[in-house]
Amino acid sequence: MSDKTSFPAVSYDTDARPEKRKNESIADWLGRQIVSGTYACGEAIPKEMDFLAETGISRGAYREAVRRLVGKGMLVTRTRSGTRVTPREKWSLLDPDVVRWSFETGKPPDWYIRALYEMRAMIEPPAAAFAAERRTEEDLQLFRDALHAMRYCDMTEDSWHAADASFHRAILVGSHNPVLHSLEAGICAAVAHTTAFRYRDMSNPHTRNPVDEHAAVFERIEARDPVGARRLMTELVDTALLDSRGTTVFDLGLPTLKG
Amino acid sequence: MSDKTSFPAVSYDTDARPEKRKNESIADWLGRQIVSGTYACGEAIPKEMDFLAETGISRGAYREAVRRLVGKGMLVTRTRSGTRVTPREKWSLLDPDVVRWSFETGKPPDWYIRALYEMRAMIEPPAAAFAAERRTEEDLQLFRDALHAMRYCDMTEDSWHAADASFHRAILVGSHNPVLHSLEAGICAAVAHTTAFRYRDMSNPHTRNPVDEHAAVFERIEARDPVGARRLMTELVDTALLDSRGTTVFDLGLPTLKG
DNA sequence: TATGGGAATATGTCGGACAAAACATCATTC
DNA sequence: GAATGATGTTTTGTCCGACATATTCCCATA
Repeated sequence: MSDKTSFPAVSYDTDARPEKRKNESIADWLGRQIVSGTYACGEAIPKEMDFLAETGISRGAYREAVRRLVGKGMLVTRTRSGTRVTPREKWSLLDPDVVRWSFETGKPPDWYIRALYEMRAMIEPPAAAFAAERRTEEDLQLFRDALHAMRYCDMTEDSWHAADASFHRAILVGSHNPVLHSLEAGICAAVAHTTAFRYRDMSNPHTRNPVDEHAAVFERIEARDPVGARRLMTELVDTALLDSRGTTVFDLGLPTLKG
Repeated sequence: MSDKTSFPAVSYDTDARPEKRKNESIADWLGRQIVSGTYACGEAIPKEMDFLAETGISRGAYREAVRRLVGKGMLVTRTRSGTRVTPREKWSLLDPDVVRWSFETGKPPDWYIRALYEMRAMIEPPAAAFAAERRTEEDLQLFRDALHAMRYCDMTEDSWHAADASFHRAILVGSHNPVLHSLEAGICAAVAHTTAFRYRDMSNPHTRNPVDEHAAVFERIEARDPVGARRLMTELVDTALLDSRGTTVFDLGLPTLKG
């Protein structure tokens, strides 16, 4: 285990959020280790005793962290056999934490980015259609606030990305489908990270503020036009996918699911 | 807490799966309590000490169970404040465990069933289209096995429902989108439970073996026809939704997301 | 070779103690 | 009287050490 990045033994609390509980910090660190491939899928991670010896963490805190990841389908524990990393197709790949860990530990694999785009293309257009049918006045205000921020912020600012995420969040919330709403955090994390990745090169001709396309979707939702909202939302996601294809290599064949 | 259904103190291991670990059993029991509304969203669940006193469980096992549910977004813990049930929109409503708990603890609310159908209608048709483009020979065999079992099993048998679930699983696996694949367990749980609910009345004229419609989808996938596969899959899900509308009350207005 | 039983080992459970954080209360101060 | 700050209480968070349980390994035996 010495060749792996070991959990910061003493000064782990110098992170961005020192207020986090220890078991949460460990879960974060462990999750990042796993998604970044430090431990191969199907293989065992170091046994508890080794972990505690290296990190100085107590067994209870470590075990609670492991339980978090077990709940996300990333780990399985068996008496005597040890704790193993689950094959990737068992992971909750739309879980907000998993998305965040994947994008915060370097560029995630192309098959993952592509799969997330495909999910957006499946989910966001019909969600916009539902929103057009069911949106309330409060929902509309969420859209207006997000669009206003998108229009008057520079795309290089974090606030612009936050506004973009808020717009897509408003779509899912406005759909008034609770299951869709529950995917909000994961989808928005995917939107935010894939968009940031897409717009990292500001000299690219595709890099322009897409606020008008967003406003067009909103206008159809406000007009209670499900068909129009779905069509414009489809164009929005397709444009994003095409732009991304222009700046990265997606033609790697089918994604490998074998772990 | 005495008025709530308390965790079986001593004979909890007489359940279906005595081989389960205690912390898993507790998580199952706690999850069922929460989805069945024993503890209102936003309100605190009994504090650890009370729990341990009533059940005889050790604190460590209980806390590990709580961590599982925290990972699914159903609970939040705060020092001194206690442990609270999260608002429903924060739950992972497509998590296999959440779906299972919801359907195994009595009939889930109509807004949940409807939302799951809407998710199926969003996800399964495009998944079928992807499967038509990307399916391998092994994928096709999964379809054939499932269809064969559906055709020659009686719809009252559990094996028929297992075959039905296998067919829908084959759609998601055959899509070769890892994120879709990761939703497999949750979607299939939704399919299985909503279908069992829909076919519970065998005297209903809608209650007939839909194997031919399934076979038609497979035929389009085998023929590498994404457009046809998507269209037939849409019809399949729409039929299921319409049949369900005929046997239950769905017109309850918009779902309430306020918890 | 097959098999049965015991040793080894990793996770699972238990109990108790103390730490830390958040809330409540009350006294102090302006 | 309102804002401020010290103090105590309560609940979750962390740590430690011991033992239980399940599974694998290994060897003796038939």
